Amino acid sequence: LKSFQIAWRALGLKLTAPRRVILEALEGDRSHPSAEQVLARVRKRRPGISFTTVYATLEALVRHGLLSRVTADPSRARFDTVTAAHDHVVCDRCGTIRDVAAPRRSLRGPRGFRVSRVQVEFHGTCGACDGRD
Amino acid sequence: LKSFQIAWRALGLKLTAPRRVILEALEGDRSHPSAEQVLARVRKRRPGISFTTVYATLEALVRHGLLSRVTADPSRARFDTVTAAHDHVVCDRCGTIRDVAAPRRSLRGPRGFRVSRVQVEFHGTCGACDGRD
DNA sequence: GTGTTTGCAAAGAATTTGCAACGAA
DNA sequence: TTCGTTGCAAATTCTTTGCAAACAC
Repeated sequence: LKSFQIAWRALGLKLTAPRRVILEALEGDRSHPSAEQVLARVRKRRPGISFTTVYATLEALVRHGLLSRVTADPSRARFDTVTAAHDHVVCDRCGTIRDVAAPRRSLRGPRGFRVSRVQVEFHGTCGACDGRD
Repeated sequence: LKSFQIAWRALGLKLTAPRRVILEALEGDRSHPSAEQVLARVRKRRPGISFTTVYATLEALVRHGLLSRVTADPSRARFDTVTAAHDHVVCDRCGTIRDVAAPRRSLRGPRGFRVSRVQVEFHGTCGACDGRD
């Protein structure tokens, strides 16, 4: 969080009260929340915060590389506080996204293409969902 | 296409005129079109076809495993006629999605999770976009 | 002070749904 | 005949935008 705030200032962004709350809500989060989930969490502390602000803040964080946008969920954007390279385990039933370490691997990128990141997703059914139904 | 139609009937689905046109539009397509692009293509042949029908048909194809939904594009669903395992090269500037063979690899799935597919995406900038701007 | 940020309401884009008519099997 | 399919319009859901007031720096 502290490092977030430092990075934040260093990027010339303003550290406002709403943003402070949003940063706190995101800190240490491993659940890959959607914008709506971030909003809900943030409103527990400060009910006045608007959807607009949450969207704008998330977008600013993504734009500056302090947060990443996950596309594994087809129905909404999900956000990931871990920006270092890692893989995702995605339960297509309950939507849970779990991080796993990206093993040392040799995925050769294609020629004539500048690769900025490699995303590996394991899709399937998690243990909890597999038992049910 | 013929095999599509056979699989289609075998699944108890009806082969209607609109669907025939949609199947023809998708056949051999490697461009990972969006629903809207499929609609546009289909309407060149039969202008009367509705958005509803295209959406319903794409969804039915996906549900029965004859087509797959690609999540690499954050703003809309894209569809892939190649259902065999392969990787994607995604240009985040122009949105182009290219298939590449999935090299033999040993990505170990996590324990306690039933993996149905592994999706590898190389995100970055394609040659054409890299020149510009 | 200056330029960002906020928040509301409205707009936009993608997708889904209700429902009556239609048509393949 | 029967039940899946079509198509229209309207509704939903997620996200973005216009704009005036508020605020960090």
